[in-house]
Amino acid sequence: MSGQDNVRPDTARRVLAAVEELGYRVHAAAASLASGRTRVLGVIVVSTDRYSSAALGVGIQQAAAANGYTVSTAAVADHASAEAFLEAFDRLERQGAEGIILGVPLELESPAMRARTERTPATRSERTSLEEDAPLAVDQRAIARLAVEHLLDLGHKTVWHVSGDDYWTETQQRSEAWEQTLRDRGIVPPPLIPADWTPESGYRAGRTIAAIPEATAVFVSSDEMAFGLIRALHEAGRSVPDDVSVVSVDDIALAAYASPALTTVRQPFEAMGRAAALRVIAQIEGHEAVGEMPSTDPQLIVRSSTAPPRSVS
Amino acid sequence: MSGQDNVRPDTARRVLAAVEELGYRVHAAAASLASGRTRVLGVIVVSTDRYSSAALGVGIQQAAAANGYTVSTAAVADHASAEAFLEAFDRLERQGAEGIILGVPLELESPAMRARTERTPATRSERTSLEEDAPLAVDQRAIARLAVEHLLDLGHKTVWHVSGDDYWTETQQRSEAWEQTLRDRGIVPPPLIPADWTPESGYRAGRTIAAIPEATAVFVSSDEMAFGLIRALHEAGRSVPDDVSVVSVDDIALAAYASPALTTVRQPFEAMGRAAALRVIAQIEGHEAVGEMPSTDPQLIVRSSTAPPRSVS
DNA sequence: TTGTAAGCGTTATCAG
DNA sequence: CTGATAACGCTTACAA
Repeated sequence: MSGQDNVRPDTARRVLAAVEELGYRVHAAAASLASGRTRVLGVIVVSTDRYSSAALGVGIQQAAAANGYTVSTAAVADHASAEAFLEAFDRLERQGAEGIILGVPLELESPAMRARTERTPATRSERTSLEEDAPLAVDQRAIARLAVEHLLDLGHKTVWHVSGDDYWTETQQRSEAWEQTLRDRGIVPPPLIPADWTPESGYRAGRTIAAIPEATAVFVSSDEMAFGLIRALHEAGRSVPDDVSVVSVDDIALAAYASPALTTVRQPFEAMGRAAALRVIAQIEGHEAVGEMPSTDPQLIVRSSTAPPRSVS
Repeated sequence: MSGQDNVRPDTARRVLAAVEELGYRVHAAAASLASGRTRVLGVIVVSTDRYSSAALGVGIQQAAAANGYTVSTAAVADHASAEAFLEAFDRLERQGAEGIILGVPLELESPAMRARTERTPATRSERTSLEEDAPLAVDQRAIARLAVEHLLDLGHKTVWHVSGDDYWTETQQRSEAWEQTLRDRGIVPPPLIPADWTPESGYRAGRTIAAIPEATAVFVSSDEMAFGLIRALHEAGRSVPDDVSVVSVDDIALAAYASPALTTVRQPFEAMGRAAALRVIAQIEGHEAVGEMPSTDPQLIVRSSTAPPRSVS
């Protein structure tokens, strides 16, 4: 049954026939008790219905299935404490997960995490900084740079920034890169406008922006927020992109159907999920890589929410 | 350790101290081999990044965690065959799932499924017809009725329908109810316009509708499609809701931020997920219900994409 | 209240 | 190539 070849064909046939006849099925718990392997991948996610989590999940599932792994998910509340994450980690470990993918902003470098990752491999799925986990992560700084430079190249004098939830590490990384990119061009960054990923928070940020006549270009940290932001701008009588250009991040399925269609920096969530899963699997099995690693480079998608500023056009 | 009370306090303390000191943790596989229980819930989902799946998932996780269950997910490709679903079911069973939630249009009544559900309880998570699984499912017919009647009550002469993917059972149920509701008011239903849940398909349907001057009211089977549809209408120079009213289904997070904000029939996905999980858990544990059952009634949310027809207003 | 022992259903090793 | 047997780490029933 395990597919070894030191069995007489006839015997194998007889065994398989018996399996069929008796409806025999291996008992996973017994098998993993005996073999010491579970082939279970754990995933920690924050309890959210955001597009990014869902898309990430399909990538993870895909890679897991392709390699004979099964995935077990533990959800923690949004904004949960580090302790809650560690607890989820322990739950997953106890349940037999051989490797764990963190879809949450859990610092891999803390002592508590270090202790854990020594016995069971773990990786940040998305939004990992380049330093933390070399060449497979999505470079959040590149995302911000792509967005800001697109706007600047269009002729805008400066770029405002609506950031995501502070809780997430990529928020800070993008903010820093936004600031840096502006400074590199000799521009003093305007004050940052904080938000929290939700369309509602984007809407609120939009009202703030609308009250600033000189704001002509905005870099918003997610498409979801961009929807809210644009709505607020329209309500204030400011046209997008004629009065203000906006570029966001993610390229969710609906981005192309916003009014106007969003110019956005695509994050390849599925590929990121696949890459994360392949990475832990490689660690579990102790080799370098499984299959080919999907590319996770962010990409600027230019649509209709950006244009040169009025004065220039 | 199992929390029984027939132990001298002092002994318990000593045991717990040892647990702590040695870093002892129960081995789940060994435990479930011995006890015959895994406390694992299986979920079969189609591999998609749609909002509904994600939201459903958070509900399932919530109820599972609250009852000490862990969830294991198996993804199947969208439009997969019934065999693929059955295979996923088997995979989950083999892995020890004590109950399975189907987030897919798998007929529970087929002989193959019957054979399986006899040994491990299963339930359709979402989109279940009332007949199949009495009072906890979402009544797809009520959804269609709510939408169509709202439009008719506004004064529209008839209502066109853009349906979801045929693959899903709720598609047919909604189409039937749309048709029935019209007939009940003595209206002959116009031809149905088929689509497949994606914004793209909604866009295509929108072009079709735009070419029909007498169409003033549309019932679209998902918010995602409504985004595409409205975009197409606008491109054709038809205003929403002035020229055509549209009501959709789901009330996704972005529905309120569409232009115009969508009038939609809300499906309480999280509650549905919670209800589904509670249902299987109840079956597993052999009692009637665990905790209070969340209500899963659909609800019409009136926003700005509907209005009386021009001729009437 | 505590200690003991018999499984649970596999895998893996080893002698034939 | 085949068959027998000892773990794997826990739960549970029962004896003390």
